[in-house]
Amino acid sequence: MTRYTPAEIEARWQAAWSRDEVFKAVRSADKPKYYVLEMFPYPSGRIHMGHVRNYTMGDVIARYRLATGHNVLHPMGWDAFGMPAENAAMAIGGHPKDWTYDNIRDMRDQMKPLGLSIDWSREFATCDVAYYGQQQALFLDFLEAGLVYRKNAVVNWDPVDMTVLANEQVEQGRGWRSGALVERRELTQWFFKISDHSEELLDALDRLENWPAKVRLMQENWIGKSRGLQFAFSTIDAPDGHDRIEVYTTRPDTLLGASFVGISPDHPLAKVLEREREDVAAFCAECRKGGTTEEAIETAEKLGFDTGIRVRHPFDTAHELPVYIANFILMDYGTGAIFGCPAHDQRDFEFATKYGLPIIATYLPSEDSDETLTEAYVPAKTENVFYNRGFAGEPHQTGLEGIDTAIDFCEANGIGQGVTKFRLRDWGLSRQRYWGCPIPVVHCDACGVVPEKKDNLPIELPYDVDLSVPGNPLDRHPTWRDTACPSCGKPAQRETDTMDTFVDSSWYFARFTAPHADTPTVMEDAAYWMNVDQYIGGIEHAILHLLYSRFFARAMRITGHLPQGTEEPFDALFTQGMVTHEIYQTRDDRGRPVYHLPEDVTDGKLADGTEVEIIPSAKMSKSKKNVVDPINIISAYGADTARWFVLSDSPPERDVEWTASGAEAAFKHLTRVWNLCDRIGAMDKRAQGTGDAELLRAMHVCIHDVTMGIESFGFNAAIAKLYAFTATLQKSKAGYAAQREAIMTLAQLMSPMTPHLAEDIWAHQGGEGLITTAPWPKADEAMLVSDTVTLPIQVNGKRRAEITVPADMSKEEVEKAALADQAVLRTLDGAAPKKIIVVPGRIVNVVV
RNA sequence: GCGGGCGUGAUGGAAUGGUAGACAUAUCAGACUUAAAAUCUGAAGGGCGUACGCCCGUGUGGGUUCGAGUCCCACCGCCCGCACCA
Repeated sequence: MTRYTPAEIEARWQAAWSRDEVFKAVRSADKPKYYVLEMFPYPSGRIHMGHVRNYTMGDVIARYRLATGHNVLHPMGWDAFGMPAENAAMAIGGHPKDWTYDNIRDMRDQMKPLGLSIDWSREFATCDVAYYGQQQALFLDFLEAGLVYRKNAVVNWDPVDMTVLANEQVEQGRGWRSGALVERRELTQWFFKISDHSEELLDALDRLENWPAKVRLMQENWIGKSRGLQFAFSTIDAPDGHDRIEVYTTRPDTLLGASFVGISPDHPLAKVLEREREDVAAFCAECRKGGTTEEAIETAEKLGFDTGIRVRHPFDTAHELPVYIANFILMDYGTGAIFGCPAHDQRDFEFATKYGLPIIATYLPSEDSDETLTEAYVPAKTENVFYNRGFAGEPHQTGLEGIDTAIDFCEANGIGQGVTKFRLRDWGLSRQRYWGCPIPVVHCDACGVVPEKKDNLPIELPYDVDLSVPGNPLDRHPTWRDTACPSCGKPAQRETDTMDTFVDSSWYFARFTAPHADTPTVMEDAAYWMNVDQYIGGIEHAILHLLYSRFFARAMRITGHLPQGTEEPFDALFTQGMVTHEIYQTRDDRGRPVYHLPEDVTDGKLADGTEVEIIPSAKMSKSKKNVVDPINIISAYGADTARWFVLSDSPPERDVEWTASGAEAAFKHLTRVWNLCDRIGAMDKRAQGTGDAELLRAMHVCIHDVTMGIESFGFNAAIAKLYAFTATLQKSKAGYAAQREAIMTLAQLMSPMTPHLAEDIWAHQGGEGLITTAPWPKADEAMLVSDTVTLPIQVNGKRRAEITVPADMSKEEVEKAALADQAVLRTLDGAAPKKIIVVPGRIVNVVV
C-alpha cells in the first residue's frame, strides 16, 4: 500500500503536461474551437483564494472542453498598470516597473502549482511595451475614426497629490491617499465617444442570453435611457445671447406646475453672471467645493441663488418664473437646466419650501383630493391619476399616458420636441499618472494637438522618473516630454497624461488571439478564436469593465481590428462568488477589536485559553486577519484539494466559506479515492464478483449527472454526485474488470477538478496516454434506466407507500399494483378512488 | 426613492411542479486500539408511539394544482446594484 502524496504527484503531472504541450492553443480547422477566459488578475504579488476559485472554475470548463474534442484557448495575463505600483514605489522606494514585474514573477510562481490548463506561451502584461504600444496604435486609429476626442470636463482634483482622482478614490470629500479636500476642477481631457453607442449597447443586451440577468439589468440602468421633452423658456432681463434657456424634462405633463427654473453653476448663463456679479461668483465658488461623487452631492445641502432673471411660461407668457442657480443641477446631464415642479418632486418641494416658491399640483389621486400638498405627490408612472391641470388627453390617465400626450401636444404646438436621452456619459480616459499607457499625441505651438506617427510607436515610458514629489513625473521629466512635432518638425511637447487602466483591460481578450503580433490583432486569428465562449469573473466588473469591453469591441470592428460578429465579445458570462472566512476577534482594554489569525485559534480559543468572538463569514481581508493563503493549503494538502474544496459545498455564483474542516475533508476524500485505486489495482485480474451491472449502471448515471453539472455550472452538485459514486464503488463487490472501469471513469469525471490525482489513477490502472487528452466518457442511455423502479404512492398528495415494479410496466398495470398495496388499502379504508394519476417512472397519486 | 435577488436541519447547501433535506461539515453511537489519533460502520428535521405507524414541517398568510420549496398574490426579514438624472 502506498500513500497519497500530492506534492510529488502534482509536480510530476505538471511536468508531463508541459512536456507534451497539451494546453498549447493552435488554430486548426478540424476541431471546433472553444475560448475560455477568466478575468485576468492585477499583479498584487500574492494570489488569494478568490483567484484559486476563479481560475479553477475556468479550468474545469477548459479541461472539460478539451476532453469533449474542442480546440481550447485558455490564456492568462496581467492587468499590470495602475496606482498601487506607484504608491508602493512612493511608500517603500523602488520603481513601479520593477515592483510590478517582480510581483508578476511571484504570482506566476504561486499560480503554476495549481496545475491550470493554461497556454503560458500567450502570457503578457498590459505594461509590456509590446502590448501598450499596440494600444497606442489602436488609440490613433480610434482618433482618426472620431471615436476619441478632447473636451473640457469637471473632475475631482486632489490639490496635494496634484492629480485627478476617480470617483471611487474620493472618500467623504477627501482624497483617499492625501486626505486633502477634493476640488472640482475643469481640465481638458481625452474622451471615448461611448455615448454615441448608447442605444446599440442597450439594445444588444437583449441578445446576451447567456449573461446573468442581473448584469444585463445593471448595464441597462447604467446606460439609463429616458424619453422626455426638450424645450426653451424665453428670458426677461438676461444677458445678451441668453434670451432662451433650454430645459429637458421626463415629466412634461407637470409643465403647468412649474414654479421656478434652475440652472447648473456650470451653465453658460451662470458663467456670464459669475463674471459680472460678485454675489454670483461667491455662490458658484461655494458650489464648486466638494467632489463630483454621488456621496458628496448627496450630503451637500441644497442651495439656490435667485439671479433676478425671469422667464416666461411657454403656455402663458404673462406667467413669470424666477431663475435660480442651484448646486444640485448637473451641467452634463440634459441641458444643465431644469424647471422645478415642487408638487411632484420631493427635491423641488424642499427647494420651494426653503425659498418660498409656489407649489402647484397638476395631478391628484382623485377628483375630490385636496390641492394643498404637505409633501410632494409622486405616484408610480403606471398609476392612474386625475389631471387637475392637464393640457393634453383625458383628465384620468396614467403618468405614462400623460407624458406621451404632453409630448405630442407640445410638438403639435411648437413647444419643443420629444427627445431620448441617456445617462451614460463619454468615458474620460486621461489620468495624470506615470504608471499607465502614454497617450500618443504631441502638443505643438504651431499645429496644435498632433497625433504621433505610427512609425514612432511605441511611445515608451521613461524609466528614470522621480516619484518622490507629488504630481505626474512625466510632466517634470527633463527629456521625455520634449520632442519634435510629427507634423512640422518644430520643438513640441508630448502629452503627459496616461490612459485609464480600464483601457488596458478593454481589449486584452482580443490580443490573446495573437499575443505577439506587431499589429494589435491579426484578423485570421481573431476570426478563428473570437468570441470568448465562456468568460468568468467577479460581479464587481458587471458595469465598467464589461461595458467598456463591449464598446471597445465595436470600436475595434469599426477600425478594422476585429471581424464582424465580435461586437459582443463574450458569448457567455459567469459571475462567481467570493471565498469567505469567519473572523476571530477579542477586545483590548478599551473595548477595541483585536483580530486573530485562523491558525492561532483552536476550538474557539487562543493558545492561552482566551475565548474568541466568532464573527460570521466575510470577504477575506488582511486587516481582519481572516485570510487563508492558497500557498499554505497547497503545501499542506496539494492543489487538487484546494481546487476540490473551492468548487464543493456552495454553488459557484454564491460565496463559499473556507473552513479548515472542509479543506481537511476534501483531502481525506481524495486520499480515499487514491486508496481505492490502489486497492483495485491490487485485485486479482481474473476476479469475478457480484453486482457488476449495478456498479456500471451507477457509473453511467454518474457520468450523466457530472456532465450535466459541469455544463450548467453546477460544480457543487457534480461533486456531490462524485462523492456518492465513490461510496458506491467503495462498497461494491463487483469483479475486477467492472471495478477498473468504474475507477477509471471516476478519475475521468474528476479530472477537470482534480487533474493531477486523475492522471495518477489513470496511469496506475494502465490507461492509454494522458487522461487530460482522453475523450470524455459518454453515458449510455440504455444504462441509465434500470429494469425495475420504485414508485412512491401518494393518497391525496401524501406519501403512503411505495411499490417496486418493472420499469416498462403499463400505466394500467401500475394502477392495479398501487391499489393492491396493503398500505394503500389501509389508508383508503374502503373509500373508492376518484382518480389515479400515474407519472411513469416518477410517482403515483391516488385521489379519493 | 428606483431596480433586482434571496429566505430549506446546528451549518454550507440538494431537489426538470412528482418520496423535502442529496452531498459535505459539526454532533452522537459502535468497530479497531492498552489508549488516543487515523480509519471503517451506523444514527440523526420536530413531536407522539414499544412497534407497524401517525401528525407537523422549506420566513408569514392566502391562491392555482391530483400534487407546491418550486408557479401566482400580499406581507415580513436579509442582501446587492443604481440614484439631486430633471
